[in-house]
Amino acid sequence: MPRVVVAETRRQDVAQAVLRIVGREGLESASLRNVAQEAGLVIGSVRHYFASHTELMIFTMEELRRRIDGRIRSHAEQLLDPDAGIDRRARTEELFAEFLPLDETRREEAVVWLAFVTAARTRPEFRPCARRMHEEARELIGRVLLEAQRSGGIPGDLDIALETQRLAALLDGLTLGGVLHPDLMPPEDARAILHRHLRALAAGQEPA
Amino acid sequence: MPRVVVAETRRQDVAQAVLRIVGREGLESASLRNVAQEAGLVIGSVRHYFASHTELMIFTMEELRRRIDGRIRSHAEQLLDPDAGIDRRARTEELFAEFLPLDETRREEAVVWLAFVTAARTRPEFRPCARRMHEEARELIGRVLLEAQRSGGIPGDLDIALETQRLAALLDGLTLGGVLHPDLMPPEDARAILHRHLRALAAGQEPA
DNA sequence: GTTGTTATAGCACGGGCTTGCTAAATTAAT
DNA sequence: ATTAATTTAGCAAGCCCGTGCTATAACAAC
Repeated sequence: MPRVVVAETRRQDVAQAVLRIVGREGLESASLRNVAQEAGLVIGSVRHYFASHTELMIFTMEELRRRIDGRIRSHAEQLLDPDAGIDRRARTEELFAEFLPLDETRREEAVVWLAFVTAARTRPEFRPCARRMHEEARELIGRVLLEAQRSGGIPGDLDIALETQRLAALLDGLTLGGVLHPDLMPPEDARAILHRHLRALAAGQEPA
Repeated sequence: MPRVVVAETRRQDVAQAVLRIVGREGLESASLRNVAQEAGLVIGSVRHYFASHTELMIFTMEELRRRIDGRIRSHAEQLLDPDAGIDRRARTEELFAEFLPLDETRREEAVVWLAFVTAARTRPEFRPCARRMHEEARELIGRVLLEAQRSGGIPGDLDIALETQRLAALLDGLTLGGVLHPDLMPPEDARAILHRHLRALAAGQEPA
């Protein structure tokens, strides 16, 4: 009886509209009105797919998380699963580079990511997703570093837990710079800094 | 003829109220109504000292910048001006630690700082101040690293411009973590990571 | 005390927001 | 063609917002 049900696709379309608005004008502009207009719908239609504004925002944030996670995890499987090729170093750097806003796609994601995670500080409904992104990123970084240590890519006496936090913080800081001051932190610079950091890790020095 | 004029003090009181609200509930809660109540005034009074809501927010952001800048610069003069004592290493670390949310005061400042600088991306009126904070921080960090290199604290073959950006990004990332996930990035951890980074810098390795 | 400036108080307007609601249009199955 | 569900459309209520006003209170100089 019903019309062809493409509900989940519809929801993703609306979430996509939210992401565009947040990237362009910020979270505070993502009202139901603006979102509906951006998606080419009316408020009522949007509300038919999302019970409330809050639910829409949470869904959108989860959609963003899934997108980023998928992009990064495809790199990770490639690097961690097989015995991997010879250029582990280069591929490891590529993996970490996925966290940085080096092209337009990643930049837009980074912009919206920053908007959501900072909003999570005062909006409890965003906290679970924000926390999950934070933890999953660190867990992945930690796994890669541990694997690098096991395979001799970095010295065995390094404190992996600490180095994980240090690298994760560096990536966050580079992302922040790329998002807020793109002219002072262009992609090439971010890349060079990441490259330098990984070289320093590989060279290693006494941990204490 | 006028009542005793304490206008500038009054303005700072109101700005202080804004800072409290932003720290507690976020930028979006800093409406004239809420600010007036927090400051124990009426809307009309607040508007008597600030022509518009925008002017109030800009003044508050500048006030925050002055506060952070003063705190950090007092450390800097102590370290850069005289020939300085023997423990340059420790004092340098102390200086950089001023950027991190290691105690309640610095944490509150960091929270509000993050709110303002991220808002600056979509609010042009905040950009000048945000940019100034960013540039002044990097300039100071660069000066300290250069001085450390000159005095032999860190190897002479390091690329100071690059290391400045790397350290600045690390500090930003640690601050972000401390603000958004204080339980996963407690002050001790942030300190330890900073310590580790500076040790690594001092040990140095080939720059390429 | 009178005067003139500053400070406080508060009302009213216009606008944007979310949400609850009803009514119409659309469409697949019967 | 009829039916019944989904989808779209849109109105009205209630809230908070910034701003433009006017009126009152406080106080230093004369």
